Amino acid sequence: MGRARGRSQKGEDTRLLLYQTAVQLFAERGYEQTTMRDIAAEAGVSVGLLYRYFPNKSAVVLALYDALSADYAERMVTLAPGAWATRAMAALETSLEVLGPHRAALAALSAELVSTSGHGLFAEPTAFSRARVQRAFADAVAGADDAPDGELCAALGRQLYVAHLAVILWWLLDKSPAQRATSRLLGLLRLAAGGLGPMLLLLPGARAAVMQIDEVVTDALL
Amino acid sequence: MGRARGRSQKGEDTRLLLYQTAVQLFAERGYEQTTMRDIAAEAGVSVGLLYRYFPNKSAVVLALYDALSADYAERMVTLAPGAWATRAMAALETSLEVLGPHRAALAALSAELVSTSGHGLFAEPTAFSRARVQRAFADAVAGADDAPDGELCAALGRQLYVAHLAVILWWLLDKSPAQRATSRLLGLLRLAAGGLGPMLLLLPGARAAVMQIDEVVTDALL
DNA sequence: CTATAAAAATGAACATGTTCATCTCATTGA
DNA sequence: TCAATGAGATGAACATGTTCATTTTTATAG
Repeated sequence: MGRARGRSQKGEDTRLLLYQTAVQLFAERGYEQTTMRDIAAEAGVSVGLLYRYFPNKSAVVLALYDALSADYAERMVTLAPGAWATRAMAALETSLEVLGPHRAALAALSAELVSTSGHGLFAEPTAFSRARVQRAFADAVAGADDAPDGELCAALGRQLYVAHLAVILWWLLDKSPAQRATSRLLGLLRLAAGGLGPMLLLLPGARAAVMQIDEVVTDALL
Repeated sequence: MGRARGRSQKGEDTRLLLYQTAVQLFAERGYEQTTMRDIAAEAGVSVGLLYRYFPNKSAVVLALYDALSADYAERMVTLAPGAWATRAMAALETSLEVLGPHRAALAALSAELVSTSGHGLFAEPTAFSRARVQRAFADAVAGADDAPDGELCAALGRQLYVAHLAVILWWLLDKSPAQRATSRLLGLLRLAAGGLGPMLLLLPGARAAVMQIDEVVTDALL
């Protein structure tokens, strides 16, 4: 009997069931109001099993982030050509579009962004999705009409990645109705990107400045 | 028998004992590794009593932040005269000097800065110390030789306050040895404050830009 | 001095994230 | 067919933040 599928798929089915149940509950009641026991019960499964597939509670929300970052990377391959500043802004806006529908479920992400202990967005298990998003930003700059040379490209990509994390944090903390403050912030940034962006790298000392900032960024976070 | 002190001081004594014990343990083992039971036991007291004086664990670290912010405000009254950008930088650096010796104990502050739920640095119980620090930044700008008019002053003060929170967050997350990345960051900022600062507000549209940003900041956070 | 009410203090119990010894069952090799 | 094996699954137990009914202490009124 059995085993119609490629290889023991039972486990993957269970993981998916647990994942979907969890995401649904997070969306309905929020992260903190959702108990690991709730998730297990709703899925008709024991708590222990939940921990077989997700090492801890934050891993569940990080799995959601991972799925969304894959979605994001997919969207980014069709990024319209243009100046690097414009493409970077588009990359930023796309990231919020992708995360947008799951803001309630992602509320815990701000804690993960900032977690100093083992797990968190800067820990090992999330290295893959982090690298994926980082690459998307690097490509946004590298694929621009006015792309600077490789070294500068890489540094700019890293800084844009960090800026994108900052914007996401801002968006998560934004208390204004429908996060309109974040929309306005993006409007201001779009203006700046259109106005200052094109000439920014032509300023004397711009390269030195970018490289200095890059050192600070990589030293502190990466 | 009795009551040698002004009024029932027993409670305050106990609170102080608990506070000092907690801060010491946080410094020794870090916030997460210190249990409420640890604190109570070390102080020779029951858990329940600890909760009589601190509504929750984060309140203890927020009490430390409150004490440090009082210290900070005290130091800020002797801020040297000069340009607003220079004074703002000094304010920023002073804040890190004050927090510096307690970085280990304050590790949990990053979570508080970002907490969306009831407690946290943006919640009611911390309103007082938050206002105190905000005022320090406002005064740093308002007391400058080249202080702009009141409206602009207030807006700049608020933005500097938010920037200061961002720098603290960065410093808490900084993984580089002895947080040298943060030192470098401050160096770059100092350079920028010295170079661009004085002429920044003279640029056309500078006022409009600051006021726009102010709207975003107050709408999102305050 | 005693009764009493308010403040201080206690410790058991609860909620929830997490771990672990144990059990069940499907697949596989003989 | 059947024993063996390992993945899948279980639920009790643990750790820690938090609450609360209760007891003890202290200060004061009578």
